[in-house]
Amino acid sequence: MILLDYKDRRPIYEQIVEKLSDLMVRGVLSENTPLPSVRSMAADLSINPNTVQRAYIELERQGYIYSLKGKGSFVAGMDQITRQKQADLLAAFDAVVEKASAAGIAEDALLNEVRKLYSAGSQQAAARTGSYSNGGNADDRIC
Amino acid sequence: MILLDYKDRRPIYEQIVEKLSDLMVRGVLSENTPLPSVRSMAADLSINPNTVQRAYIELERQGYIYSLKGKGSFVAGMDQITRQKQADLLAAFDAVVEKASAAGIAEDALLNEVRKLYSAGSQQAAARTGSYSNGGNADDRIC
DNA sequence: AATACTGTATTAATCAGCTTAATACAGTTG
DNA sequence: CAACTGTATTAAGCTGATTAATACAGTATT
Repeated sequence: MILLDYKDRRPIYEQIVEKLSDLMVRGVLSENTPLPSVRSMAADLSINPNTVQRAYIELERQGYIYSLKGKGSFVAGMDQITRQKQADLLAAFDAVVEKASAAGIAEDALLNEVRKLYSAGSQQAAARTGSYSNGGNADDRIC
Repeated sequence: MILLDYKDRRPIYEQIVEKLSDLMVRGVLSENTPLPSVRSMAADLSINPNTVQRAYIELERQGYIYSLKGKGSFVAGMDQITRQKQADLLAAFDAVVEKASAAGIAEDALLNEVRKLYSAGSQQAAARTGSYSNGGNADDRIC
């Protein structure tokens, strides 16, 4: 389901949080979809179950999933997920823009950079449209 | 000269690198200005000289300062510094924009965010203009 | 020459956070 | 009952950051 990057300096549990939340926001994981169990994902990634659980605790704390004892962990509501992710990213965006401004980068340079990246990504995004979203049905595992 | 943030999860030496390079790019530290010695900055921040030295090594590796044995460490050329900092920030900017795009944030939202932040910062920037830049004279310490 | 600064290097110890390991308990499902 | 699930706990190990102590070499001042 996901791939760990051991060159990444961040802890494993943080990588899991980021990659899983990315899958949700991109529609690969839809609302109420069951995530792999703590133990099976640990086996898949060849890491300790405790590390996966730590990631799941964090995902639940941030509102990306909900867990039911004995049943499993599931993708939370897409509206909540989208709100959370966009808020996080907008905060990060603001921080970078502030620094860029302080470093003397012109407003137009950033504006054009945004336009360039969005036009570059639009073809792929258009080609992808419609391939996601199974309707929020929760009864089939992905992994 | 700078203040450490112990809530910051990044290592101290990285904070020093970022804060000093920020001072340079904002014009607070101008070309050829001598930095505090490894030992005095360590005393100021109540940390170990080795940690400061590690930051200085990194600053030199990235082109922000140059060090002369027996003499001290000095702010490098402003053109080099500006180039380095802006390249770093533009890379960080691109990364965030990519994620924002993938998370479904609209292009216009980012464009307006940039405009908002730049118009908000312009008054202060205007009020500040001219108070910096002592001409690159290297013969007076700042701290 | 002596003193007091500078940067630089090295080695060892300590500390904190992340990860692993082993085990246990509780709830769900078939 | 058996085999799953999430959850909790305790101890050990590992790694990177930091500290500590010391040393050497170059510069500047007196």
